[in-house]
Amino acid sequence: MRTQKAGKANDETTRQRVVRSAIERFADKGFHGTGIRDLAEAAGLTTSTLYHYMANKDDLLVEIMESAIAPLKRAAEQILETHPDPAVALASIVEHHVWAHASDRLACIVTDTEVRALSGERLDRVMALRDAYEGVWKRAVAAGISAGIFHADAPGVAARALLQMATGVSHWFSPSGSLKLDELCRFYSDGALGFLKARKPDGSALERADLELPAPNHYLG
Amino acid sequence: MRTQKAGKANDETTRQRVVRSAIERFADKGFHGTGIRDLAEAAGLTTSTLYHYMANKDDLLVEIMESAIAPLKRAAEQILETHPDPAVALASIVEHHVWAHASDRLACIVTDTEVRALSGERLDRVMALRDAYEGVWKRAVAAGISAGIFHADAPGVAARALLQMATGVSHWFSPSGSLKLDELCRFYSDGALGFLKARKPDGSALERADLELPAPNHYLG
DNA sequence: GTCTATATACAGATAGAC
DNA sequence: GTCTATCTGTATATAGAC
Repeated sequence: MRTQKAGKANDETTRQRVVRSAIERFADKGFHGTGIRDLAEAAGLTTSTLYHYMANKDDLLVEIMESAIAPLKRAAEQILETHPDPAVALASIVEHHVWAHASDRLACIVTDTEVRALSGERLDRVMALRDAYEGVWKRAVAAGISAGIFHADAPGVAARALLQMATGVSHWFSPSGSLKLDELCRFYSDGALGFLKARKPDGSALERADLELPAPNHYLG
Repeated sequence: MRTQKAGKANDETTRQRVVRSAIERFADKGFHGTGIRDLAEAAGLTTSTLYHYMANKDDLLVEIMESAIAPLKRAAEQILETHPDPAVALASIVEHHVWAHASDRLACIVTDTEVRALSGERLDRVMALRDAYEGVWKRAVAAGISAGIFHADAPGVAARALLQMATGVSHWFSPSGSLKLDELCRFYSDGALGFLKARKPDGSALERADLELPAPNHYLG
């Protein structure tokens, strides 16, 4: 049996297999709906051996969530710093989010739905990360309103509405659906500009097609 | 002790207390995160007595979900039948949904997040109801596109995006927030029209302020 | 690093007295 | 309609041999 010896680059370590199969079960049946025996079976281990690869079930969940949110936050911050045009920045943040939530669906479902399974210091850490990411969205919307490009009475509410809309992609996206992934990203960023009533200086609607954006998967953490 | 004898109209029966406190616990800790003993304690009963008021935990969850979705579906269908203008119909459906999800937050959270706790015939029933409700949203969006009022490449995706956006309200709304409930409803319906690029015959943007809508709580099941 | 065996607590649900 | 007492299964986690 291989353990951690060098292998081909796409070989999965036991540790990675534990995390990946846990994501699948948590996404399907929920954190509390998945037992230690389920996790062990899914990873092809006994429960005792499973505990060699994780401290406990709670910490495994926290790691899954932090691994999902932290790269999103880093990318969004980088986008906001890089692009002075608020419309470009917001559209790019939306597209990156949609791209990530369609590409890594199950981890995003777990992250989005199992926060309430945590408590104490674990909950605090995940919430802080989540709030920080939401804060980037709010700053992006607020910047567009300050610049007179977006028009919305409640920037915080608008940011949350768009974030929740884009997060929902993880619950239904399929590569075999009517929209390809890059089309889906454009659809959501264009819709977000519409939601925010983005306008050009002449007052006409500013659309996604008017913008030059980096590829949605350009900002990989 | 009162049981089912007549009392003042706002007296809560034991049965209603069981359902209400179950909604609170399920919304807070999740279905699998809430034990029978938690439910009994929350309702001020022993576990045995709790079983006098419900068949089992699964059926209690199904009842909570059906009680939340069925009125939404009925209202949306009635709105769609009543209003020939697709912009009015869609905006009204959005406002009713937001109003319900802000007014009855906890039941909507449970309904939105615990579908995966069900299986078999229970899952089938709830999914059928949910799909039927989503279908009304899709028909509303499609009607607007056919009429040349909305402009979106993927009506099904747009409907789901708007539905998920509006559903998110249940996760954060507070009556003490920056927007009052009726303002929130208008904010979301206006945003939805923007997302769908609603246009007047002259090509200018069609906004919520251009429409005459019934009150968001007009369609009560 | 993997196993068998097990500790301890709690899950959902019921029996049967009053 | 409410209770005490309890059944049976499963939960998370660990001990200690190999």
